[in-house]
Amino acid sequence: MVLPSTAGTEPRKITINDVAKSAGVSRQTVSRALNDKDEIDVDTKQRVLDAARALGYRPSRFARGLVRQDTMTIGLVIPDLLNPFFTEVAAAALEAARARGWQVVVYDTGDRAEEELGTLQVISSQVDAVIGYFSCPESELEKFTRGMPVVLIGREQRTRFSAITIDGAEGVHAAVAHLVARGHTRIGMLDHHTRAEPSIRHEWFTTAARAHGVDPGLVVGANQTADGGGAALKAMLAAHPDVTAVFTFNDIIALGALREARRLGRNVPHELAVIGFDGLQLGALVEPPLTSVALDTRGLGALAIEQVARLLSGTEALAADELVVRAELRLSGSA
Amino acid sequence: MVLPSTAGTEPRKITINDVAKSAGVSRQTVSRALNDKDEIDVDTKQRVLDAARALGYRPSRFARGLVRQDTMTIGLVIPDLLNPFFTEVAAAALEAARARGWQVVVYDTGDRAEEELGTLQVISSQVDAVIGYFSCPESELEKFTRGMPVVLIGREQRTRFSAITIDGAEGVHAAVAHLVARGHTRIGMLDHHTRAEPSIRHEWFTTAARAHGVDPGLVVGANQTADGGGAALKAMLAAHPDVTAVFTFNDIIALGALREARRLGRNVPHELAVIGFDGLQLGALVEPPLTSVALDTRGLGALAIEQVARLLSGTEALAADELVVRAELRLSGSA
DNA sequence: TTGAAAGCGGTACCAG
DNA sequence: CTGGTACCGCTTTCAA
Repeated sequence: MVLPSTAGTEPRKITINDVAKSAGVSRQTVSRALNDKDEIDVDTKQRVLDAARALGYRPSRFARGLVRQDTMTIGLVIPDLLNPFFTEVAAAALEAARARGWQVVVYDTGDRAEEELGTLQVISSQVDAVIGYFSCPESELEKFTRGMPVVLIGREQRTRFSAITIDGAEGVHAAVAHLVARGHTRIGMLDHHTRAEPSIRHEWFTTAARAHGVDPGLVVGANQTADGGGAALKAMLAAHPDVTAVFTFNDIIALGALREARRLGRNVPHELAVIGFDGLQLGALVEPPLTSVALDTRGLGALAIEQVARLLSGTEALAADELVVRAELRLSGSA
Repeated sequence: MVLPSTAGTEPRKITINDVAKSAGVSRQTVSRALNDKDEIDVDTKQRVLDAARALGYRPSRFARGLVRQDTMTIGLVIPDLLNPFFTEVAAAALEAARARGWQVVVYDTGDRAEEELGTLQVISSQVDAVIGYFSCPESELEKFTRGMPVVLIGREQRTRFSAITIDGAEGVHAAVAHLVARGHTRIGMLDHHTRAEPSIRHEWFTTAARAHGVDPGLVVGANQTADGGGAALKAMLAAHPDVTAVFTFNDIIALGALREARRLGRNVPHELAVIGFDGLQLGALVEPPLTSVALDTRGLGALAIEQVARLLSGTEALAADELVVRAELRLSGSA
């Protein structure tokens, strides 16, 4: 929170008064010169501008913000900027925010709970609203956001906050249906295992599998990285050698599984079918291109900003059933 | 810049005075309660907190920032958040900034010059320093940053600003040497073609090729996307069917080329060797894994933040020759 | 423990 | 065209 002491060299902050004094005018005149007002003599203006430059003066954004209340800053909290899914969402949010002239401060929590709390602490006095993925308990969230608009993303539990939910039930059902139609009967799932509870994506899978008379019990946990996905596939095949298809928690895991399959010499999709979740652009780069239950990440980001706008303006906020992003099966080469 | 008018509903901003009145105390007491000072009666504190909550009060970050000058905000301007290279740099910068307790506002210019200017305009009154990729003329930069610390990244030309440069001469030399050692004599380059001038990476390639007695003239421009890389490879092979190896402007282009090679049925690396530039983590996901002239993106981000810190504190800034990130050949499967 | 007053660094609205 | 004055909303002395 506090700035590291800067070796005593700290050149006292130059204010508008210093410039005024140096140019021999009043601060209002300085203000006029700097803001390009026309009620000012050209020479005076030049003199002021010169003085300002000479002193290295820069107006305080706080003082300015205080008097002209026209800046909106949104905090975007994501667990991992290196995960393309979050990057895609962030890019969309940035774009939607820019369209409204808003700033976006990005916070990367590194998927660590402590960082989440630390971030929340800092953020609450830095932004006008928060959009984010949080795994911390709602009570903590509440504590730090004190009446600030908050839009959660991908939080499944019921919550007091606005939350954009992802509905993948149909998409996952379609994915399983597709696999079954291709003759697969032993379908595994590479779930994530970073959270305490089994994921809702896992529930969707279970439901879909049951609906198709497939054993839903072949589950292995995976870290949300490509390496994690590879390791999980290995574990899966070791535990259940008869598995011929896997559905994964997300595309990153799927890509890792794809790579591992290559290493193991299992042809995809013929000897092993892989279906991911998220629909990342990245999926198109590998061979075979990844089949995935795809999400509209752009829409997601835009929706979050839209809801923040409503919350902020007092306009009627979108209801929970309007804050849903549906995922749908996008067929490609890997299954 | 200006907030959209919000349907007249605009509930006048609640200030500390409102809370004070509502709780029947003075505003200093409110301040104490909210900032967890201990010189306050427990009951009073609770009463104030309740009142604040009831009114939905949130302190103005501007007013607070004005009086406690302890928040540093850095603007990070990048051309495309969806390009993993910039994401990696951004992630590193975010991390380094967080270590200092600084905020980072991310701006995505979409690689458009107009957006760059618009961003600069906005940014100048919103942040304390700027780190970024800019393609606009230095004069424009200067105009909008008025004495604010600026650290440029990847700008080759000489500049008045601090600039972190990328030195890939040796790395590219090593790449070409490697290809030549493998027997390649016809080596093409997929350069970018979004900028007016040929890239410095192209110059490195030319120099390295000449040094090895290889024709440096086989160049095709590519958009900085995977599709662009694919198209460029196609064009390259059409124009020069005898090319057996390509060096690309960056990894994204290389990945596209890799995919195109697969589509064309050309085995990599045996029938076509591919070497990228950047060393993205992403390169490890494809088959064969991408050989690349790799950059330390984390180091780059950290270096930028370090320089900003020095500029900001008046500590002696790093000289140009200390602001260099060297790229080196990282061998993998594609060449 | 609480309150009054003095800024923080600007901008806006008046006079002159 | 310029300067005086009154804030913006909050924190920090300093008294009470």
